[in-house]
Amino acid sequence: MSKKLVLIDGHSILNRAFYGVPDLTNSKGLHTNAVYGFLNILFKILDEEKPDYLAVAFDVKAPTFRHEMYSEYKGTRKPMADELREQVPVIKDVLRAMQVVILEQAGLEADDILGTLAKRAEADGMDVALVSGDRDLLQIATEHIKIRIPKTKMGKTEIQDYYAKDVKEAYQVTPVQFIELKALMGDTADNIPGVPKIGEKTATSLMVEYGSIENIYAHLEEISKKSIRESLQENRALADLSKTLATIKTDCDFAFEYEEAKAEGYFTNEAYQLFKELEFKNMLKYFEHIDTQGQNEELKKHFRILENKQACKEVMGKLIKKCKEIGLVVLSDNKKFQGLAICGSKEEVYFYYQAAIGIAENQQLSLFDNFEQKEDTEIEDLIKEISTKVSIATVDIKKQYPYLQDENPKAYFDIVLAAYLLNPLKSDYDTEAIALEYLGLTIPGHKEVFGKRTLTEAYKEIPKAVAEYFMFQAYIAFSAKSVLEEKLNDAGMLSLMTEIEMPLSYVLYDMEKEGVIVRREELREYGEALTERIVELEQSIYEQAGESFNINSPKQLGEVLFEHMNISGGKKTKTGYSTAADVLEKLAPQYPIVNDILEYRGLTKLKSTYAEGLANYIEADHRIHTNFNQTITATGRISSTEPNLQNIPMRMELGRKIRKVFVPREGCVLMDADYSQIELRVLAHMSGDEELIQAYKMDQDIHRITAAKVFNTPFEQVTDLQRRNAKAVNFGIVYGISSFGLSQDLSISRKEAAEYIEQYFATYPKVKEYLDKLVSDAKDNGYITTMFGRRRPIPELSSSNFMQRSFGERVAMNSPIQGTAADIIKIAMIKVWKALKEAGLRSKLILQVHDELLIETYYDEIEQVKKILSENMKSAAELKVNLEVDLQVGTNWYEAH
DNA sequence: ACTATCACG
DNA sequence: ACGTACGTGATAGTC
Repeated sequence: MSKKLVLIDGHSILNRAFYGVPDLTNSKGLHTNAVYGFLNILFKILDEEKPDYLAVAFDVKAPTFRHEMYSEYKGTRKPMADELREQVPVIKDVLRAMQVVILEQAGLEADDILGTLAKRAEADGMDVALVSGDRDLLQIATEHIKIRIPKTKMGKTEIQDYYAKDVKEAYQVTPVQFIELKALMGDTADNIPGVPKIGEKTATSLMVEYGSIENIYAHLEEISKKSIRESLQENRALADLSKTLATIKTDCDFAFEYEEAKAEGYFTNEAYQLFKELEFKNMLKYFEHIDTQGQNEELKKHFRILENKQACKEVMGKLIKKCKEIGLVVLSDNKKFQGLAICGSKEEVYFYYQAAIGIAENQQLSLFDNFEQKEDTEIEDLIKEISTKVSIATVDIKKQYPYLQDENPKAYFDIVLAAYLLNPLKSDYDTEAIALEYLGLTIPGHKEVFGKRTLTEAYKEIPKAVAEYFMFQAYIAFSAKSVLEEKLNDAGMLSLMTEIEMPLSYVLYDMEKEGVIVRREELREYGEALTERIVELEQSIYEQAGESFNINSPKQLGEVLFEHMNISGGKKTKTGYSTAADVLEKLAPQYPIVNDILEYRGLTKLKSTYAEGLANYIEADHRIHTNFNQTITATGRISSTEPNLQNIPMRMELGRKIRKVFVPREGCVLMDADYSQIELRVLAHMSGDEELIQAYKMDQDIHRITAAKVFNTPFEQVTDLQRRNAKAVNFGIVYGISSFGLSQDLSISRKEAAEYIEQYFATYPKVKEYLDKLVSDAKDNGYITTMFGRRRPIPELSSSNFMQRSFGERVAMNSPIQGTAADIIKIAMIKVWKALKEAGLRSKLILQVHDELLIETYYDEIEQVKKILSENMKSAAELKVNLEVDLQVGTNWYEAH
């Protein structure tokens, strides 16, 4: 079989990757998307081609200055974006580290190098795959030279392949004719002038007809279209020049040794280090065979599986005595203790699995005996003991609390929470990622060890890899703690960690455990009432449309409305027509069907997401135990999942009624406490704007006051419309105002919106100053901070893309406000929780909805709880304005809020 | 797995 | 000129 050479057009592939892969940065702020995309394409090609030789060609000068000797034809190619430019040396470093030959030579273009080597290899009897994002290379294609053009879109890379015959098929001309085709039509990006008046269509038909430029000129008189004929006649010189420019050289004097370009040995230690720096996590799998393994083997020398309970007891006894701090991870299945991994020092890492032994023993017992079996809690008791005497570093502490001795904020440290504070933009904080980022270690990941299986599956005999997985967890928790603490301290976030996030984690755990009662039967009735009306609407909609279709499908709905029924509404999205509520609402007055659709949408949403969705989460205790997530949001808020209890309907009456099924336990009421406009108050404080502070001191409707000031109207005479507009501006300010956004919200012109904003800033001048400073500080630092030191990086601010940068600016204005409000309510939650406990009350905090707390309150504790909530929430932060809290009680959530 | 839509603050 | 409000999560449909 003939040998195979793969050649890659470096700049062009890097360029393709840059525009095809969404912006990526590593934690140092280096843009990495183009390098990442390049490597993805490279690996895909290597996998498909399995070449014998590989080389990558680069232009020595940036391609912008191509053909500079013909400088009268000014380049129209845009200058390279900074984010791309900075990645050029990086990809070269990566390739060098991977021992891939880089071809570049002053005075030679990459195209010419590629063309020359491709032809040379073909002459040497090889097959060639030439990878480029640029169609220019198609002229090189032959039977043995394949041009491969990758397209990166939506994260997927598809590659189009062109042999000579494929070029003919796609463009109706041979590769050699392709040169002349391009010469005729020109290419502004490559500074090829072409013949005026001739575009792609004309050029193709001429080439198909006559076969070459020479022959076209030989038959000039046959060309019927006068303008074309004359243009050709007048521009012969231009045509010839264009041909010269369009021709890729295939006979350059360029030294190349195949043996130096052997396609092997990419995954070196240097490459590994570079990949780590670039944070290409999912590409590290290629390096498993190298030193990482050695490193882990070294660590594993100190790993020990404890074979029986006695051994476990001895080890734990020893560690309790000698250790100040340990790494600990408890394994549980369905809240049942299974085992543990514990790390007392870098030389003492242990694993014990009780469930396996339990199962082995149980097999000897009859089912009946099994019922009678008393629980063995010896090890669990020891864990509790150790947790009171030794500082504990762990992973995902909320899952560990059932086994730890109560809350103990000073002594517990969750590396996940620490990693979240250090960079809240990550999508997950698994131990592998933390080990890599903060310790430079590549440990086995969950996916590799467990595959698709869950770790809750009980094992008869624990696989060694699983035991090691957990020992790594404990080891990393132990070793990462000090590194993370130092980084938190450097960033001024250590007290945020110890005083807010760690204590809060226990409050959240307790709230989850408590849950909230949801009446299944009432929920079902609610759903049934909806169904009746839904069926009616369905019929009505089909009738008016004259056909039945799936109303829930935006695609089908768009077709029915805007094509079949010819309603003029225009397109919006790339996938078709927009049928979003704000689009439909504009059509509703004219078309009754649209009204029905809107109502149908609302009702089916309530039915599927709430009536049916919530019912699936009601547990045997009649309660829903939501999951409060502490490491999701970019701003520091918490989020709620499975189910989300932070988006239960409120704004519309029908939806709001769902809140009636959320009820307190026997002997209790629900007490609801919500901060009044906490974000605007935070803004007043942080901006220090005297007018806004003064407005809050008046203790009256803030939107009305703002309207009076902004529209220069006496307070009593403010119209509803003025108030509504002022309210929208207030919101807009918090979101990082833009005239466009405000105009959308209020359905007014952009100009009017801009005037409102201007007047608002004239009224509250320090607010404007403050917002400007937020943006400029964020641009200097690369991140914003909240009042309590919480950070959010904003990489978008350094983007050269207008849209992304504008987004970054709005984020810089919004995040300090939203984040500070989030900090405040977190502090309030901790204070309230402690106060309830210290007062010996049975009433329990059960939900948080960003600016609202819900407490299941015993009748005889109502007054005390009111006082605790009010005092602790108001005093959670000292601001230049008061923090006001609205308190209500009810026999269900609907009444309480 | 991704998109469109819509629920909340 | 560019095309947007900030922060989330669940569902259904589509590929």
